[in-house]
Amino acid sequence: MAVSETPTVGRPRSFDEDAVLDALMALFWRKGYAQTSMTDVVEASGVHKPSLYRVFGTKDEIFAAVLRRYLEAQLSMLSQLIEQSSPGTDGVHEFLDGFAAAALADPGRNGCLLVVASNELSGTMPGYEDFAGAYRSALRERLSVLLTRSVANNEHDAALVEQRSELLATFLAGFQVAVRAGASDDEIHRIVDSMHTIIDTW
Amino acid sequence: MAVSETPTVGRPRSFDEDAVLDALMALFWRKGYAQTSMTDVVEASGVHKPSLYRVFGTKDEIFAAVLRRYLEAQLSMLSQLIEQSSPGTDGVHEFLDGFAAAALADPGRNGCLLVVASNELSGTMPGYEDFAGAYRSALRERLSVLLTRSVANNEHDAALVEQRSELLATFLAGFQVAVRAGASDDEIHRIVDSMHTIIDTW
DNA sequence: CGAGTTTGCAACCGAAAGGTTCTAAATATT
DNA sequence: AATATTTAGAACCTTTCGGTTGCAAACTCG
Repeated sequence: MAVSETPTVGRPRSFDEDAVLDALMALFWRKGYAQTSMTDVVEASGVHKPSLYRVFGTKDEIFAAVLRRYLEAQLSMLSQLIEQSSPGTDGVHEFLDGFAAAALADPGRNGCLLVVASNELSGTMPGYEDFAGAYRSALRERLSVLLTRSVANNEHDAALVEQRSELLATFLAGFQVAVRAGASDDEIHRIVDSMHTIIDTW
Repeated sequence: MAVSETPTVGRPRSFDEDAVLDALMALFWRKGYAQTSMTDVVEASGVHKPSLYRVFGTKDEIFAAVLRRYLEAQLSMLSQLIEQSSPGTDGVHEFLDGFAAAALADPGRNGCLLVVASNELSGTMPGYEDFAGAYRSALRERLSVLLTRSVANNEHDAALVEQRSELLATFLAGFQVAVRAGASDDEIHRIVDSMHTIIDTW
């Protein structure tokens, strides 16, 4: 197993595992996998190397744990965003704005960690694409829920909802790429606006 | 200067610089920057390390040269795709199919090298975002040309063209992410179809 | 209190990283 | 042919990489 369960005996652990994972999430999010050294990991976490290895495993197991945690957080953010949104097309607009706001709230403008990870590690370390695939599937599924709710009841068209959620999911990935690539606030807002306009007319 | 000009005297160079850059392009495209070692570079190019350093410079200068070359190739592909496309909305569909076909022609399904590079190196090695920014600008500009041509003359709306090219450019980035992340042929076709549908109805 | 167990931490390890040096071979110029 | 210049390529250098070892400190349980 990659992550050891907390024991009931012996010297107590001096760090909180989740807090460490959060710190490492921020680190990997910014620097990616390969450019982050174990020295960086030690510094960012404040935990010494042997403890890290004992509790979390090797570097790539640590990274996998961070990705799992990020995936969880991202999915719950999506759920919350969709729950909060109004019915009808308004809800789609609200969702889009909420998603964009979340991406822009990160001061480093690092985009999406899952996009970063799958982009970096596809074709080098097999297995990580699964995270990206799982996220994409979940995103598309949740968008289907949102879009089904937004479609007027009389013109219910499952195929149309499918296509629109596919388009939105792909657009959002491209949006995260633009954010990470350092697009200006102006450009980012133009990008978001372009999707708002499409949502209005589809 | 990063790349030395070919001298007129002395022992002749035993390798073709462009062929080397092409081989290294394929290499970096698949593995990214950090996960590619100079040993990999030597093997893929068939050129020994000191010669590489003399002719191309350090690892990141080599990478920059590869990115420049990729950017050139990509831009000329875009131009060709747009030149070949029919007038009217048909041309936009043809462009989209041509773009997708180019991405799928790569057997490794590595997506877009500029997306890969900017995603990996933003926040670690400043300067590489410029390549991504230049590409995004050029893509958007060319899409504007294509879309302007596709809009019926009487309903000419510059702001609309702006928005649609912004949307398309963002979508295409997301498309490349999905390709690299290992999306199935089915999913890829659903993604492309979703954009075709939007183009038909916008 | 003492036996057993787990953690913290300094020091260490082999391998691989990016980059350089130095010599012999191959050409243009005179 | 001799000289100047450039390349090819093996060997080498320093630093950093991910990962481990060994021991003292801190706790639970009997």
